[in-house]
Amino acid sequence: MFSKACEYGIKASIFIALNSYEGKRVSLKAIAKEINSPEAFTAKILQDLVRHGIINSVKGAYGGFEIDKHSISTIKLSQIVNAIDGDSIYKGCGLGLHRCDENHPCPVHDKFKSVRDELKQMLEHTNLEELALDIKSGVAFLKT
Amino acid sequence: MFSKACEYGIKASIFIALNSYEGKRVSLKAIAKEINSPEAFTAKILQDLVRHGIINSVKGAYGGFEIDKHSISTIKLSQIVNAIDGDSIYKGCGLGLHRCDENHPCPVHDKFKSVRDELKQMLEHTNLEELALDIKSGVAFLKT
DNA sequence: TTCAATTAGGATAAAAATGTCCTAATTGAA
DNA sequence: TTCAATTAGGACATTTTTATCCTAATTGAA
Repeated sequence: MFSKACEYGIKASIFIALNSYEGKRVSLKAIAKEINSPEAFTAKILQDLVRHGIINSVKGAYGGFEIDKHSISTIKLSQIVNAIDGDSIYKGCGLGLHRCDENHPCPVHDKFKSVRDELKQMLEHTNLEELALDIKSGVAFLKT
Repeated sequence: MFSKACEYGIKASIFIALNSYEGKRVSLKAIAKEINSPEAFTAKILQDLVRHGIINSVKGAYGGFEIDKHSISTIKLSQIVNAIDGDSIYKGCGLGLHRCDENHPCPVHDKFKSVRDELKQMLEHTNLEELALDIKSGVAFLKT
């Protein structure tokens, strides 16, 4: 469904949010370890998220990644997915047609519409806060 | 959502079904042209579908691909997707966790469940016949 | 029987995604 | 001031996906 990069990006964001609530900055190393991802590759993805203004980075000793405590509940999954994978998951045709709309639909256009719309709604209504809280309370996990 | 190979596979199957209804066999060349796909790559995908028993092939002059007229309505999109992309779209964790279930869920497990279930239902309940009929009646298209 | 049309399939190439390595730049603390 | 810790980012390597090329095998018709 999502690219590996996007999966890592989502998990990393959740972990950063979790720590930012406690005023803790986290290093790339700690993130990669926690979400079980390759460090250097994860670094690229984090850079991307920083550029998109979704997370913040602080260079140098005692540096790391963080998210403004007050914006954690306003960051939606859709923003992360968009930053990394783009919007093709919403907008793209299920069969890859260049043009695919109500007036010129691919054979599965209507059938896909509801699936894609539900996915879109879900991503646009799920924020980092709720995901982080599930990790904190131990009802959800970031690895294994 | 799906791989390019899968998109081609679905479109090719629809076109073959459409012709099989009229007792016509279609060549690789005609298929690739109709669905706007690279010929040699499409050939590999068709071979795959033949091996999975979803379509039939006839070698030699006047050969081509066809689908038994009576099975067109029984072939589900899920069979084609499974043959080409496997079942990860159903079974895989949205965040790529090795283990992800009710007792050890990833942070988006529940939220994804409904999306994935709807997709699964859709694929398992959509058959080639209805898709082919939409092309025949001109309400849906295989390219552009 | 010969031949052109056609699928099968191995080998290879190109492109995209994923992953690694190395150096530069920055920063806070000792 | 120096140094270790850290992010930034360019270059490269590997793997996977997508695409191409070539030859073999099959088949029906002339």
